[in-house]
Amino acid sequence: MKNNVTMRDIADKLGVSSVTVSKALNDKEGVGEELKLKIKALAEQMGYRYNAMAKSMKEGLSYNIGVIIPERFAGTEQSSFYLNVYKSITKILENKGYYGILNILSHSDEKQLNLPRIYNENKVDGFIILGQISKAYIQKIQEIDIPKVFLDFYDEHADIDSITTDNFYAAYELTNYLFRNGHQEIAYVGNLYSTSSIQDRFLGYYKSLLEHGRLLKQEFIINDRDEEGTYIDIKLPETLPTAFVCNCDQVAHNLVQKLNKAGYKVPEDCSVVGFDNDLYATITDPALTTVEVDIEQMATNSVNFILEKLKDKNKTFGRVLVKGKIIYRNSVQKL
Amino acid sequence: MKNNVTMRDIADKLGVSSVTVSKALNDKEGVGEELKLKIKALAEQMGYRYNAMAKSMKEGLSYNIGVIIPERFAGTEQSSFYLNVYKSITKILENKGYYGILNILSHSDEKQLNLPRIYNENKVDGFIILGQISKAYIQKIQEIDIPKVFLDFYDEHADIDSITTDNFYAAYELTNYLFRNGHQEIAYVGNLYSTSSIQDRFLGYYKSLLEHGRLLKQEFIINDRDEEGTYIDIKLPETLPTAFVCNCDQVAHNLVQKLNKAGYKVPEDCSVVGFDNDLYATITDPALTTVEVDIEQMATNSVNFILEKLKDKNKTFGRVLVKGKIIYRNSVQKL
DNA sequence: CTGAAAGCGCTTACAG
DNA sequence: CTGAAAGCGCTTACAG
Repeated sequence: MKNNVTMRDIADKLGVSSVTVSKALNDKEGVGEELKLKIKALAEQMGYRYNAMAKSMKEGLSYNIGVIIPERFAGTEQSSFYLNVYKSITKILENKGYYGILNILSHSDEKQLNLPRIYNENKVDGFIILGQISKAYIQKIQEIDIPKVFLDFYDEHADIDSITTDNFYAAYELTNYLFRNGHQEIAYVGNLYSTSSIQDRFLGYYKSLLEHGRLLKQEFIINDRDEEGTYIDIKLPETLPTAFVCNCDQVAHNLVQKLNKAGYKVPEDCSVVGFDNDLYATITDPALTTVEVDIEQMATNSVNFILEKLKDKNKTFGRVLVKGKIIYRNSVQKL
Repeated sequence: MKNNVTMRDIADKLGVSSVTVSKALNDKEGVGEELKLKIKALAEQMGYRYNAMAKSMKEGLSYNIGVIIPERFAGTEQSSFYLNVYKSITKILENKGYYGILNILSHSDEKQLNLPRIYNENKVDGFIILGQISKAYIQKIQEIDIPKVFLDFYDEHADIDSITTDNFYAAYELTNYLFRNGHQEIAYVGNLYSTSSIQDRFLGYYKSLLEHGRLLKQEFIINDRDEEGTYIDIKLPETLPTAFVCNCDQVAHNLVQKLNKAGYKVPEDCSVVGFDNDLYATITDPALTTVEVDIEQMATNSVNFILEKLKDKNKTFGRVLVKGKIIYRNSVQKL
């Protein structure tokens, strides 16, 4: 790109030094007001574009943040949630003069503990890891020396800063709501060993059970996916509960279809609640009572945290919870 | 980042020059095999990470490609399609040593013709513009001097390279399929002035009508969205056609709901076909016969084109069409 | 207020 | 095979 106009070109035309041009264009002290205006005008006229790379080079800062999403969460249909979060992150970063580079972490790279190339090439100043990664990979990530934040999951053994929805409390409140509506036999749908979110939602559900003096029945913990996270056929328990707490809307949607096929109507025969308030919540018939995740707040926090950590390496935030919001719709029947 | 290890650090430890280290690490000619191995081993041991910025600085190439998505297409729910395309682009770019930086073009920046900051800061070597932008913005984009490719839309007045699904032909084939199934009264749902895709799909539908000796009825062209692209309430024509060709699955989904509410069953009373084969195609009851867009192929083309143009400024590709694939499901009744 | 010098970490082109 | 020099386009710190 030899044909690009640089500060020096402007300087030469005006018979000043490039230092002065730099100061003028950056509105820094040490340039006469008149000269500054002249420089800016000429820059405009010459079609000057700032070269962020040169600054980066000097500072050793790329002004890029890497956003890592494990492949399985950026898959086909389900992808929208994390990609949407990424989109929010990008917008917020841009307002702060940073850019988000998306990195899909492939299954094989995750297994072989290969760090992303954006790290190996010094392309980013920090990482936002969006979506649960393997224990081993968490450890690998922890060893690297640039700021990082976990988003939408955490690891109890790692003291990386994390931002998650308050899954525990939201599921607790949602289950309480079912009790308030007269339900006593309540099942949970989700693989307890899949992600911290699903586990915490389960524990919130369980806390509500405990507080209402109900016993936890094994047959009321219903698996929904295999170890890879692929959805499996949901098995209805022999005796139907009066309500199901599902770990996410998509699974709730599948459950409703399953129930319909088995001849049960929702919510007349059986209530169902979900989590996420995504597309599946509204396309399900009836529309699902669910928990809305505050994507904007989560994205904002993750960006703020990473930028703070960039400024101060020792800054930590710990495990930060973002409140969810229950959305009441028509999938719950008052008994 | 003073604590980063550089090629010079490695060179000093080994008593060689940084030029030699550079050659060794890049597997270039001009280093003894033995020395090369020694250098590589030491680099590994010292935790050396390549600084891509320095190379970029030297070459004037960022190895970043900007992917611009207009805000209205990256909105809330509908977002998944373009974000998914972006995801594919990112993955393909990464395999070629490039990175994709997402840029959501806001309404106001589009109106005020503000070029993205990634352009003004020389952060990217080229642009993939994903989703129709205003005429004025197209012109603005055309004036800039770096390679760009339009993805999923084109402009008849601009000679920028573009990649789109073969909307015209796919809609033509889809409508032919309806005729083959005995339909004669076929309506089209979509705003003809909204995007080139919707318009071309309409024209494909019309071509099929012409070939089957049918007249185009104005009341069978049904609007689905306003100028901003927001969906409006669909008005059913006074006399119902036997089939509807919808410009996208989401609108087809809305239409089916509308028909159901009006007491019509699909496909018994009326057939409906969509376009895109997205989530809405399968959640609609009955599942929609539709056209699958080849995201992977479109993403691959856009990346290949932009990289070719990076190598050779004068290379052009013109308007490239990617074949769609009709997916047959249960929303069409044989008459 | 203005600018000469040095440096960020590489690579290219050339000389030995 | 090996390396000294110059340069990519800025900015910082210092001197005038």
